[in-house]
Amino acid sequence: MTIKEIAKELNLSFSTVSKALRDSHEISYNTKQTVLEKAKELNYQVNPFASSLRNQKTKTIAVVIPEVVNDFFGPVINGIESIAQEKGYHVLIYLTHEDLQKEINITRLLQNGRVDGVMISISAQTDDNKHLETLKEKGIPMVFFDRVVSEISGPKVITNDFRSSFQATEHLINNGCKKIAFLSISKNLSISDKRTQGYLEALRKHNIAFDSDLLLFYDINNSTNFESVKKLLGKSDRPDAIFASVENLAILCYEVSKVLNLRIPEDIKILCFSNLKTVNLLNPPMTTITQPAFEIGRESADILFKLIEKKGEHFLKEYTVIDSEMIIRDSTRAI
Amino acid sequence: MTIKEIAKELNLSFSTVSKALRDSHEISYNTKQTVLEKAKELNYQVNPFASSLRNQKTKTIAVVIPEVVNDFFGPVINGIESIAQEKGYHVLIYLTHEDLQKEINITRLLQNGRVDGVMISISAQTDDNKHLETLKEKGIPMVFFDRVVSEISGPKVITNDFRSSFQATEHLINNGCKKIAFLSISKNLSISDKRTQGYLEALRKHNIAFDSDLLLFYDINNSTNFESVKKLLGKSDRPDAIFASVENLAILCYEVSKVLNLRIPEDIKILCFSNLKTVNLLNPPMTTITQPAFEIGRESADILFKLIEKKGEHFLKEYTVIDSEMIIRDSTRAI
DNA sequence: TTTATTTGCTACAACGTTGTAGCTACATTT
DNA sequence: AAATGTAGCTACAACGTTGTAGCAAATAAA
Repeated sequence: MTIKEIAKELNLSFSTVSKALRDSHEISYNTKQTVLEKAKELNYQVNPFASSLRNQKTKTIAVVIPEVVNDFFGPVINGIESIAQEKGYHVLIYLTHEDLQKEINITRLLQNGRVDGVMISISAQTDDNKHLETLKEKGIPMVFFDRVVSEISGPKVITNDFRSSFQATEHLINNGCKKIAFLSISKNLSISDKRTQGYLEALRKHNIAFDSDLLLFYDINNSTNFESVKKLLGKSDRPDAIFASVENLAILCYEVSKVLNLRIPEDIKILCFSNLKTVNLLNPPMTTITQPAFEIGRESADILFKLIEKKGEHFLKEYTVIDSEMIIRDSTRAI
Repeated sequence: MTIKEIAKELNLSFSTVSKALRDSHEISYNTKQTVLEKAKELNYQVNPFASSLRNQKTKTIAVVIPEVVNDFFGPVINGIESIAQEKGYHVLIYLTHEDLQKEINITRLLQNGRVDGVMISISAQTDDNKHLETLKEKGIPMVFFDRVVSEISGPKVITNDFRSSFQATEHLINNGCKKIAFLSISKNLSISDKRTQGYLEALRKHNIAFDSDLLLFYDINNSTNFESVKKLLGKSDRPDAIFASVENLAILCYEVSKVLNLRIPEDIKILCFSNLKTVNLLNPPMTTITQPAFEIGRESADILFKLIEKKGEHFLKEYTVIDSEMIIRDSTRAI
């Protein structure tokens, strides 16, 4: 079903039909009506490729994230999709699986005008930004969210990682913890860095020496993680608290505690950045820092569309910060 | 960066360049080499819209699902994306939010050749298949998964809902339950129907009369759900077991039990279709029927690509069944 | 040597849409 | 009555790619 067929049926030129469909002032009211009716009758839909080819707009955005099996990125996509659907945009999704090479391949795919804009939360492995800079240089509107790259200019939507981390660590200290292990996402990520800084700052404020043995990094391989957590908690001088930066690691801690017969919070306290729905039903309920995932998604999408539509571009600030919230539950109760 | 620019730089016609890039036999080895080098040097990428417009292939598939914040659809997307990435396809994602009207709008968008194929798991509200039939009639390859429409022919990937449901109900009966409530997803869905049938069949086999007061339906509004579950469990003649078809409802049951001070499994047993990662850490750990979400995603994608590439189309069977697995945990322990 | 075939390239049309330029008929101004 | 303006349409080129047809030169067959 093309414009040409409508034109043929109505004995009009296809220019006229095209103009009528986009409500041009050059076309009379009557003609517009007949064209619109015919279009409806024949269930005409614009061919997206012809249209995109012609006017260099795709009405499509790309979302590049590490994972989707995750209580953070799920709601983020939800937020993005809800705005995109409102605005009549399509959403392409790409998963990096925390793999830098995949991320590079994906950014390559996005360079040739396939999308009007890109939203990205980088992989934990990403320690080189060349591919992101290349993409940005192509002039494609980009918004970074959560796992951002501070070296690249442009709007970024994040949560207050430093503050939350500081607050959480202090909460543990106030509840009597002296040996707080920190389970980090990655050595490369900026959020990881900020969270670590918050942790360190709280230790410093309370005159607790930093012990590098208490700093662990997330591995892609989950059984490796299990083993390192098991080793950490099995030591005779094991930590009295775990502050995890990754949901998965906190869950592992619960599992390991069960295996090792450690009581939470008596033997070990656990606190985590997490958006898990069932956090209240865990045994015991876990104290969490909950990130505003849905809002981060909506806000990022909103900013991206402003960039795409070149509206108020100059008003866009570098950082949009949406606060996370610490919710204290039983897993960090003072004994 | 277009073919024309490469052609200009090399003093070749753009037909030659185009052919060289797709390794045509009409072009000499030497010319191919120079073109390929130049293309790499200039970082040439095919314009997807021109290409799609020309040869009616988009290298894109659409995934239409009700939700993404969900431990089932997350892994499904993962499975789909992993195959798509392998095959060089792009994945568009559309969420219906269990809303029929949104589903209709989305299927309309997909009618004009935007994608080479569609994978869909219909919304709980969908009680009319016209829009799906229209889409199918356009000749777009489609694969239904999990929440399928049996009335429409074509490949469907499902799990053995009837069998699992029967098995689960029987497990509850064997552990002493006589008043088993069934929390269903929807009145329309085929999986919902099959699960209900499995439940009823088990009751029949064990000579337990069906009580329609023990049949509840999922509402889009979560507080409505909370109230109905609360009402159900608050009754003096409350059920002695809950068999939930939806993860969210089972979680609600845990929460309500907490509020009403009901002990699980002593006062009430709970069993659910669920892919929750933390199911082991709940208090108590919940007996679940775990669906092979990732595999359903991979298998559906695999079938879709076969359809798209018209390979072995005649071998495709109507139903592909991947078994779910019941894992017995403490929430249904016999007292 | 003449004719047929192959090699390696170019020209061109088409995919469907859309903006610009052009053209006719009629209305308005001087 | 001539000049100017405008409403409403059509023609056409272009977006970038790709398949088909065409064409010259080189090679093989007659």
